Parts: sequence; structure tokens; C-alpha cells
Amino acid sequence: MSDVFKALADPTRRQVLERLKSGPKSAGELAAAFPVSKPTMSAHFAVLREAGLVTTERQGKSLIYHLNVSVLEEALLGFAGLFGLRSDIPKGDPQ
Amino acid sequence: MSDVFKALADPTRRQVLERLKSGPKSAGELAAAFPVSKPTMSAHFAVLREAGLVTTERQGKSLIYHLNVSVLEEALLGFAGLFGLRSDIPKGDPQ
DNA sequence: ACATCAATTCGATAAATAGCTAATTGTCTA
DNA sequence: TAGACAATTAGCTATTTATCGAATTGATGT
Repeated sequence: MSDVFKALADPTRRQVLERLKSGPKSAGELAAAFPVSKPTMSAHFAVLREAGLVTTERQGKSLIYHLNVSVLEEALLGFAGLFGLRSDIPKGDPQ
Repeated sequence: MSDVFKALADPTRRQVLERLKSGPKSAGELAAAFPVSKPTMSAHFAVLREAGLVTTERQGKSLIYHLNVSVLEEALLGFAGLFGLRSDIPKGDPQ
């Protein structure tokens, strides 16, 4: 839980997740989209991986990163739920 | 946005927010509930305040902290929305 | 005015974080 | 088996963070 929010605390990492929304991408492909070095991106990937927000798959020389939406969902909506926050109010709710 | 997620990255701060869910509380009242010193709690409060997650109101010698749900909502549900995540699926959604 | 009490700010320290370049690992292909 | 290429790990620095005890600020009541 803390790991997920820690991962989300960095803007670069949030943008990586947003890019992965449109489909899996290689480390190099992702790294090319940000103004930091590849080792720095590698460290960001490790944080995302340890939080469970992404998974990897080898494809030849490349490492392909996949977004793990369910972990994101559990953390964001789970925590929001503690405060009664909902993205859509279903009919028949209190108030 | 980053400020909110940074604030949420610490378990003590998340628990402070959860406690405030049941109503406003003084700094001392909150501090008493955690196993760290008051100055440390004061620093946590400052992070929450700067993220806009809480507001304060003076009441005599005490400072009363209030939860600001709307900032929490905007950050959590706003970001979740980027990924198509919803707490409730309204009728007529794709799939 | 003064003592008291709530809370913060000050000053210091240890650990974690983000960043870099250089070196290493692992996988293909010629 | 070499060379090339993708990505990570190693080693370093600067900054930020969490924590503490001591000192300070601000409000109340006598």
C-alpha cells in the first residue's frame, strides 16, 4: 500500500504508468520519452515493479513493461473507499 | 498533485486522514494517537496542510485539523479516471 | 504581568531518493 | 565466438525526509 503511493509520488513514474495505459512498451522505448538517463529510468522501473504496478516480459533483447491495473485500482479505489469516495454515485445511495 | 501523493506515501499521514474522517481533531489529540514525538507529528501535519488535504482552525490554545475531502477526491479519483477506473460501473458503460 | 499549556520552529542526524557516468550482464546475429 | 545492442547494476553525489530533544511562539487564566 505504502509502496504503491510512494511509487505514485513521483511525476515521472506516474507518466510511465500513463504511457503504459495504451499498451506494453520496452524499457528503451519508455526511457526515450523522458529527459533523464536510462539508469535513472531503470531505477524508476524497479520502484514500479516492486510496488506491483508493472510486470515484465522478456522479448529478445528487450524487456517489455506491462501495466498492472488491478494493483492501481486496489490502492486508489480502496483508499478512496475508506472516505466514502466514489467515481459514480449509484441510484439509491444515502443523500 | 505530486504533493498529494507524496503526502499519502507515508502511513502515519494516511492514518491521520483516516482519523479525521470521523470529524475535526486537535493537533494534540491526533499526536497522542501515534508513537512518534509531537514535533514529528507537527511536520506530518505541515505536509498534509501544504498538500491541501487538511485545513486548520484555531480554538483557544488548540489548533483544530479538518479533513479536506475534495482534494483527496480530486487526486485519487482524478488519477484513477485516467486509467478508466471507477468505483461503480454505471449502466451502459462499454463492456 | 506571569505562569501554564498547546503547538510549532530550531538544529542536528540518519536514512532514503533521484540523479549521473562507467561498468556489467544477458541476448541476439554475423 | 565476437560484436553489437538493451538494460541493469555499481559507485558516487546532492537533496529530501523522518525523527528527536530543546527552545520558541501564542493564547488563556489568575
